[in-house]
Amino acid sequence: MADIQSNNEKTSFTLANNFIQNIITEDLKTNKNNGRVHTRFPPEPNGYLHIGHAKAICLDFGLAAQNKGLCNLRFDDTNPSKEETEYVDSILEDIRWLGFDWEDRLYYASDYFGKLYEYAVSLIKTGQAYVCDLSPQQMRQYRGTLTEPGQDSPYRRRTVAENLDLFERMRKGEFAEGARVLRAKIDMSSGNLNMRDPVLYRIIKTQHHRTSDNWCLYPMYDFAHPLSDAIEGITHSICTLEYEDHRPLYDWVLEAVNTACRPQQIEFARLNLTHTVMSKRKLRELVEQGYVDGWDDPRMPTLSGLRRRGYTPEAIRDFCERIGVAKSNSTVDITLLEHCIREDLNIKANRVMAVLRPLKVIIDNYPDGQVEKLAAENNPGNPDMGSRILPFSRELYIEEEDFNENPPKKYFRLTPGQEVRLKHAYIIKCESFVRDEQSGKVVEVHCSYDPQTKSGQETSDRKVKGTIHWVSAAHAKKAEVRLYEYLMLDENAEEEIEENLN
RNA sequence: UGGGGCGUAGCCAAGUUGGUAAGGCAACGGACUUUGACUCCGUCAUUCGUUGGUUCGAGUCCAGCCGCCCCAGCCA
Repeated sequence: MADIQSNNEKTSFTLANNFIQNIITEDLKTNKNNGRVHTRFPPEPNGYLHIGHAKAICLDFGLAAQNKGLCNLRFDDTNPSKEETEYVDSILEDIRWLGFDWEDRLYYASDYFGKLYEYAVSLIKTGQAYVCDLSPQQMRQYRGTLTEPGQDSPYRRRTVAENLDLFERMRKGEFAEGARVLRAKIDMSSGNLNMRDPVLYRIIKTQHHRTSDNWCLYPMYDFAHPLSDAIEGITHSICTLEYEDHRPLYDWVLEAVNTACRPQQIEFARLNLTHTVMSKRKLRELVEQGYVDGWDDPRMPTLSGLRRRGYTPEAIRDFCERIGVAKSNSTVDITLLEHCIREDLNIKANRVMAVLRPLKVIIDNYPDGQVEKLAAENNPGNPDMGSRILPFSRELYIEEEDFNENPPKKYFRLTPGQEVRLKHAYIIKCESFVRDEQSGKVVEVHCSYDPQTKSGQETSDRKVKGTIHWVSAAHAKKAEVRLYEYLMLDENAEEEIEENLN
């Protein structure tokens, strides 16, 4: 249903019915927001995007697209001590690769620092925010606990004039990092800790990757996010479950500043996958401590890692469509992801033959020195993908495990005295084999072939019990083959990542 | 009696106003097969955390209980 235009390429993406779409459908019906649907994907540039972000991206962009709306890309860059341009570059690349297009709507929360500062000033003027001198430790004590209410800060009753003066001087850099903060004046006894006079602004004297040293005062997520949404005219602000407790604060900020636009925050459950880890913290740990090659190590669940491993954007989008969207914490079986890539590659990948653990096969009745050119279809399921020519000769390599001198029941491959089909070639029969005297290992298998059974010939339709792949010994090219396993051995790898690495 | 959420099959997940449990993955049968793949067919919840209640009728409404997740960063 939804077609997302992306770099002249059509990216089809359809979200199954889910509770967020239901909300949007209802909003459209009641003409809320004048029928407008505008979402945003707000990554913090402090790490690489992973498959969990892909779920969010597909949701944010997909929901917008299938409701004829728009989706912005906005970097949530309010903490210069954690963010870097390397990350914004990789994020841009990964979203594009996934197939989504933000067109001309690329924004940064740092674009709004000026406006945000003015909003903060207006909050001070209306007595809804104050400068607090409590140290972080003191503030923790005043905050109370989960079951006990907090206490008002002694600075809570400062006058508007004093607050205005102090806040201005905070901006000018007159105070040390951590010396003072700007707090919202809400309710120190709220059961929701986020409402116990949350910090709105703090002093950080670090170069920002975009605003350099223009600021030493940075807004907190809880202040910057709702206002950035409002500034951009976002209608549906979709985020993950852990922000549920922040929603009252999100709404409070918009109300306190009295913005014209009132986006609605909607939370969904983030993606968890078996046999891997998904938290940025843990992924960063693996990268920084050298357990993996980098963010794009093929074992990583990052988009760059999946891409290196051979995943296609189509497969990842398909996966995101299939997993659904809900509010219950869940862990998706990684076999679903694997199913998606197999299904996609099955229809578009060319087949070639390669032997991983070679075992020599000599066809004794095949003329020495003769080389035949055999035609092989590139994809048996799709004739349009054409065919290639394979060289066939007297000496071949087959897979070690495709020969067994003492075959178990139901072994369909090469065994002494039995026949097997060489894929795209002839039917051969094992006449004898040679073993290494030292190791006792079979090192050479001697066969005879039936010239009447050349693949594609009319006389080739004899049934044999199995078909195996092969390469011509003289023509085979050496290749590096990479086999990947899961990142983690255990299905659930929450803790003790190191011991659990595959 | 801190606040906020969630509980439908091994894993995800539909289930608008109560009307008699979609779909996918996995698994298991079987057919087909020039790769034991792919494809195709079939099986897989008398039951929706639990106990009561309302009702002709409850996964859907009400009440109680149980279990799990999130929150005490000047992170996002």
